[in-house]
Amino acid sequence: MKAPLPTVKRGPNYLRVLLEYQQNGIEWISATDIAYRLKLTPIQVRKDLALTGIAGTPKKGFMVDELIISLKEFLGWNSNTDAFLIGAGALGSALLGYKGFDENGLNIVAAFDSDPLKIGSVIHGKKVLDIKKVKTLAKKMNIHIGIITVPAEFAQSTADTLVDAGIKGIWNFSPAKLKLPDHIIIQREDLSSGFAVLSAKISKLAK
Amino acid sequence: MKAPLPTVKRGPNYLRVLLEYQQNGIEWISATDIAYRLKLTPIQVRKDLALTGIAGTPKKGFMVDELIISLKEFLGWNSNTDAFLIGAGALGSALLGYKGFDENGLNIVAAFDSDPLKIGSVIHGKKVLDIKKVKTLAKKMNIHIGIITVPAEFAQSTADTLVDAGIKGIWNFSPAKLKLPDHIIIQREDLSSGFAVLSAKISKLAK
DNA sequence: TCTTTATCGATATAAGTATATCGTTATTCT
DNA sequence: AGAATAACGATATACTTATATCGATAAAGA
Repeated sequence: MKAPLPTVKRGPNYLRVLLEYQQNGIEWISATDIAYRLKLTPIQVRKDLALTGIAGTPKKGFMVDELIISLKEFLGWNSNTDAFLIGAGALGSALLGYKGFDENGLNIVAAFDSDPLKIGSVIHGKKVLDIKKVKTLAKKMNIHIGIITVPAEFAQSTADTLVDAGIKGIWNFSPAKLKLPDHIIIQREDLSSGFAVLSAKISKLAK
Repeated sequence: MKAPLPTVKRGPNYLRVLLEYQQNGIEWISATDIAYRLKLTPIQVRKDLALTGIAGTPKKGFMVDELIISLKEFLGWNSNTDAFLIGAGALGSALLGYKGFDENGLNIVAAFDSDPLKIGSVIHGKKVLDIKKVKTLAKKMNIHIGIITVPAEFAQSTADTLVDAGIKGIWNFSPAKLKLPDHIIIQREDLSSGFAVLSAKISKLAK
């Protein structure tokens, strides 16, 4: 089934609100509540949730527990996905220490770097290994996702290495636009776009 | 003038390609070239560029130098904007060390934290100051943008402090959704959305 | 039990964005 | 000089996404 991209993007936000409700022991949640918390319209929330296959109850809304399961299934986050991170610099370290990934279905197993000074160290409980070992380890551990946090000039060669290692999806935090075979899924995290939107909003440029 | 949000988001990408061409001493660039580099359609590129107010020449395209100026003006990146960063943890440090901001019209002037161990230190050439000084300094230095890289649980109070300090725009790297007065511009950088899109693409869920 | 109410969910409309078509134009080649 | 070409830019179309409308329904209260 194909879902609209914006719906997928909002998925984690719904999940966050739901987990909070669950922690507070609240059993039911309405699309109206969610919408208020996330500054969306109730209609949009209902439409998004409908895509996860769940059905609500008039006057009460949705069962929190049920909805969480449904959403996680929708996002493919029921079982955590293992990933390798390449580039144990400042940004890489930040991601290694980011607590939220767990509940987002992501599990960074290990970090890799080419710098001898970094190899062998441990960052936020994750070992930093020699980049040369990526290929054998990725195949042995059946890793499908690589996270690139190397400087822009090394991004392409790093990506090539990952592809060679049999990686299917790449989460690219470098500003470089990667050229890779079509079957490789790339997701680029674009800091400059974010800032562009902010400055455009400030100068009242953007819709 | 109001521009479509997607156009604004693509702006920095165009700029990156253009700067590369400029560095290589290439004088002209066509929408077709740009589109190829960024995996877009030439039509879309032309439409986006048209919004910057530039005019091209048949058979040759656009003058690189001229287009850069035009684009920077469009994005409001002609003169760099000063900003404060709050939260000198791993992510904050990563941003302080990020080289690309300069050419993206952003200038992080100083960092702030509440941790006495961090206050007084220097990260990537930027001083870490006491968060208590934010208000007076922001007013004195006429700072309008705050970057939040504190843990989620402190995000709201940090944002309140920034608003109190007269900040207009907030770039929020915490997963928290902030509740702030309407006149404050917020841009949230959402890691989990990015990962959601990646995993959706991998499971062939997303359009 | 009957009425009111909050919410869902289906259908319809509108807004926003991307793509296609095509005539025009400056350049290059013959 | 004239023909061919590559690219622009305007207009039109298609696609995607968001919002509005409204009947149906289960719960709560009179």
